[in-house]
Amino acid sequence: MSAKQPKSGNKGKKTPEDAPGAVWFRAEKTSRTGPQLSHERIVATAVELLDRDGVQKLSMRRLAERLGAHATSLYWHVATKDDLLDLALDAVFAELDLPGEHSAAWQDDIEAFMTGLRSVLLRHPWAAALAGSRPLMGPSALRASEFTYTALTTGGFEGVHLSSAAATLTHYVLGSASSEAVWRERSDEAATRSAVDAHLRARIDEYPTLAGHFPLLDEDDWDAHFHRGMRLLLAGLASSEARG
Amino acid sequence: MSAKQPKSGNKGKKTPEDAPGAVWFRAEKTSRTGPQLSHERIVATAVELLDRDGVQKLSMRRLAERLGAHATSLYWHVATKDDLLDLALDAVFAELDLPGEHSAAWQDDIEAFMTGLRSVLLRHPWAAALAGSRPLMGPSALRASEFTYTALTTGGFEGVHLSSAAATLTHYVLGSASSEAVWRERSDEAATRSAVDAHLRARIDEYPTLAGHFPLLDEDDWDAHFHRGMRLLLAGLASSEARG
DNA sequence: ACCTGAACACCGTTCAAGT
DNA sequence: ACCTGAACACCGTTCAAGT
Repeated sequence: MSAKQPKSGNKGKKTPEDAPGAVWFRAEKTSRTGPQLSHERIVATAVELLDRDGVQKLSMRRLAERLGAHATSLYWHVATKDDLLDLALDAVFAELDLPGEHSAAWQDDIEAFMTGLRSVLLRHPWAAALAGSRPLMGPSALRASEFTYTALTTGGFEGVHLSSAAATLTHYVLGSASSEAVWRERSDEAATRSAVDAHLRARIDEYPTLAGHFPLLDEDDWDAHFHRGMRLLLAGLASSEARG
Repeated sequence: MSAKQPKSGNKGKKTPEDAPGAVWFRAEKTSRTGPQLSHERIVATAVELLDRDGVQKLSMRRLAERLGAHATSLYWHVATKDDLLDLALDAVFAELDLPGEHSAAWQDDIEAFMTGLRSVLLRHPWAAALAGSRPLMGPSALRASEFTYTALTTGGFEGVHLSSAAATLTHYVLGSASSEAVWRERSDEAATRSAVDAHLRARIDEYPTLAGHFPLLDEDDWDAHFHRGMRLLLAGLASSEARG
């Protein structure tokens, strides 16, 4: 059905470009529907669509349409949709701006990593949940890991304690960013929150401690919430026990 | 096409139950293809399928087939597939076995929560990633939160520090379980790991610290890895700074 | 009250064919 | 080398109709 009404195609239309002599005025080889497909353009557009509509709405067909191409053409450039998601995710990590040189206090580097990663993840609300569900092995993710490993090494972490500390920090950033993103994505955060709050208060026998403590009724608290968790982690890192 | 070859249906087949007089031997009103649908049976079967085939493979049609019903029938019991996933997830949290009474040392309760949650999540490898990507507001998840909030209150946490500490612990368990599950799901974990290791070593200029520290080449290290992160968090909780 | 059947508007991916 | 077109085997969900 939808194939019968060409939306962005150009077959069958008589355009000035078809007129005799038009060869001379036509652009050389480049496709008429925009720039050619390329690995980079596909990934960049995927990120754009993911930002706008979320991960559930991204399809190869919608992506292709936006690129002025057919869905099947994408498969010349990327193997699967899953690969594309990995590429889009690493593109987000590529936005992470880490200090060029390591600072005197290694804790400052850890803070820079954590707050920096959090803010790129919040710029792309689909990214944190995705990052939590697959290995992060892209070059930009590895670059970020390298930075963290170096800072922690300066802090005295070695061997297995090094990887455990790094993983713990990363899990915290991904987890808190994901949870923040998912709450903020719903337009009615405040309404949902007070509904949950009411629900808990109505069952105060079951949830005596939880009711009344349901977090973050104020929107601006997200930032402070993140920083409190980060301080807890930094305090944990400071403890010699963590180093073995 | 697929509708023309009845796979598990029973229309058109002559069975002994169709024979004259068979009325008397037939079960009363119950459907022929198994017990009737119910909220509980749908959720339990969904968990079963998720355990076996993962979240990507779960569809309303496959689930219905396994229940001996049609996909559309499920919609009388659950509103959407998304709701069903929330229900399945809370069913996993329901398996979490928490101490009946709180122990003398609140840290032991925190440990019990963390290790307990980790093990139910690893029993259902799809669960951790899902839990990280949506609010956990089911009754069993709330029960677990109540337990943690109570333990932390005993530990001296109050107000915003209480929710921040609780969230930090939860993010760690979900993140580490998710990452462990995703690595273990691939049949060739060892092979993948040494491929990554080789990749890093080949780029030792870019990743001087990371190369050679790529974690967990031994499978049994997952457990110790988790416990090291947990100790780091407990050390963080112990620091007075975390309480305000 | 509970379930079916048909239908709608989609999916990811393969592959021969075009340029 | 890069892209199209047709096709395959699926999806979630709605809704009128059956019992």
